[in-house]
Amino acid sequence: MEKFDYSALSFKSLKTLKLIYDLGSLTAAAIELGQNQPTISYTLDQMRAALQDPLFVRSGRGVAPTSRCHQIMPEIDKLLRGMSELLQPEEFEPSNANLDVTISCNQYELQIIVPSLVERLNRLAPNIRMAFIQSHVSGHRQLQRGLCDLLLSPVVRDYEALYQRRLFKDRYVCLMSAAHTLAKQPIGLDDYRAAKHVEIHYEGGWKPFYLSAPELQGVNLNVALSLPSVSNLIPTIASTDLLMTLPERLARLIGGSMLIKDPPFISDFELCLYWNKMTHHSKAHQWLREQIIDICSTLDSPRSTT
Amino acid sequence: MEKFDYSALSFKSLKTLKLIYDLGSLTAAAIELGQNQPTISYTLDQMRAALQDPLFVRSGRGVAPTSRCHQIMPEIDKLLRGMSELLQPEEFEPSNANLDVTISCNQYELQIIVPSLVERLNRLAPNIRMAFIQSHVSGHRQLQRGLCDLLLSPVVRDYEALYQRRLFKDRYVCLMSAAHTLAKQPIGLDDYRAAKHVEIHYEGGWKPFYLSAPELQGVNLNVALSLPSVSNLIPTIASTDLLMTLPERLARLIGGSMLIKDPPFISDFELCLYWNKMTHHSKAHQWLREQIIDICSTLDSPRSTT
DNA sequence: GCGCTGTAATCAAATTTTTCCATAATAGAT
DNA sequence: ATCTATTATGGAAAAATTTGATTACAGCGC
Repeated sequence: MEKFDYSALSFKSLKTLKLIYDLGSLTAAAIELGQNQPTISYTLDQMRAALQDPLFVRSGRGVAPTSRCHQIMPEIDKLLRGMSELLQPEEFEPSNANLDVTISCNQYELQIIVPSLVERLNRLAPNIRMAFIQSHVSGHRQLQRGLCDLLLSPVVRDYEALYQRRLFKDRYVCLMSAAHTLAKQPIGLDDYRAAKHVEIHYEGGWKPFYLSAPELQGVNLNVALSLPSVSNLIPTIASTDLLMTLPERLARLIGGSMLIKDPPFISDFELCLYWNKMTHHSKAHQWLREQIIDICSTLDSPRSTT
Repeated sequence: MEKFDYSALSFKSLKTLKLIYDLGSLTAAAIELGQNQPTISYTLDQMRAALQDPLFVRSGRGVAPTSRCHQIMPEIDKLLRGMSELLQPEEFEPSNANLDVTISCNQYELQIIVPSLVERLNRLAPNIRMAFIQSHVSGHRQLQRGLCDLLLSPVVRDYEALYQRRLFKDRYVCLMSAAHTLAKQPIGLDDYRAAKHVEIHYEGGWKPFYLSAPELQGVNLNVALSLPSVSNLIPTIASTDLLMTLPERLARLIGGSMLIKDPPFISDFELCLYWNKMTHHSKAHQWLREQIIDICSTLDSPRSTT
């Protein structure tokens, strides 16, 4: 006797079996299911072959379950309930959603967005585990390849197969010591070119947007200091005449008592949230994306500078 | 959007889904299942409709599961395992078999068989719950109607739709006080007819077999005492000249110091175990029937009498 | 960037499974 | 024993699955 392959059985078979069990009659089950009686017999035959047991025997006006049938009925119930739950539209309750999320971003987003996000998720959805990876220059590739679920990036572009949502605007400003030569005057283009600059060199060779400003084309900035991260920027340049050009929100966040001044060019940019089709339909991820959008919409707008 | 009816889904669909998940490729899944690729696409389409989610999205050479897909895969695993177990041939382990059994019989079987059976089941299969009901004269009817699972009866007959197995033979003997007038001699037919008899009157009007002996045809026994049960028989007749005709095994069991003598006729009978098709295929019931058969085969054969 | 390659999606036809209708067999019930 | 209600069976119709051929798509190498 070869092993029976249960693949062929459908949930309808189980449902039918249970109905026969409950009603004690094939005919009644047929009526209930809006089918006719031979159909029920046919299904029952399949189950009999599958389970190697008559399952029901004629008895009085109808059928009575066999011992085996009694035995398996609770299991069948479980399977039916399991399937029913499986097809429930994904119901998402932040407070007990269990989820792993990987978010790719760089220093800027880690500083500006991530703290609020972590705080909020920790409060509203404590069972969501977050992992942050660095985007470097290939965030969209990471996302396309499923290495992360979300990308926070200042690059606004229509990547193929990615969804996006703009979060907020920012622009570059100049950060310098209050004692800086240029502290008391608007910074002209010549001043800017002549100044001693600090740069952050990102892995992968990414260059900040402001370098693409028309006013800086063909100009080699005088880079007096190159750092791998903004983390120790302020103490490093606080008492120097070095000048750092960086996003305004970041400048305000870490700048302390340093001076923030308009640069001699316009370099607005937008921060964008990207995701892919893998998480697009997920209720949990939809909620998560909304949280990020909400956080960003309520970030303080930076005040204008001198 | 109307509620999806999961009935149509078969376990094959789930199996296919899991295979795509494990292999990350529809084509590979198709090969593994010995089908061709559009078939897998077709099945996936069904699941997509059912679950309202793409489940897999194209990614690199193959497909990657969506968030929802990750989420439901453990459930699908559970369902597949559940179904697989359901189709396992009923494996029966006495020590942890959980079962309800109803056995129909009368006083004789309750005295002769049931104590050993209860002891044995309590020892080997402590989770089998037994209920004993009285057969009266309609034991086979009870069995046919599913009111009991087993019938122990001395009536050997081919009832329709019932299975049977003979257990052991017995015969009727005469039980009397050692001081009885007939104590010192073989009992002749005239002695027997002249004696003062005790009878047990069973509910339903059942008459013991020995009354059908050819030697007693047309004879009205002199019934001096009629009791509803054998339970208080011995103390009642111990010091009288009453004579009780009853099955030998019962006589030996309850007779104490009373005298057992051959009656002036032959009245052998056999005890039989009956069951119906509802329990015929059940491994548990098969085992249970074997236990009863075994117990009966090892009952002491009654020694012959004077 | 542009074709190449491997993979999934789509379509119509072939096949298989399921359902239906009519009818026979069966087991209780009158 | 006959009657009635119910399940089983068989052949035809309907529906579904599977197939083979083809198209569309996404990475990858050049």
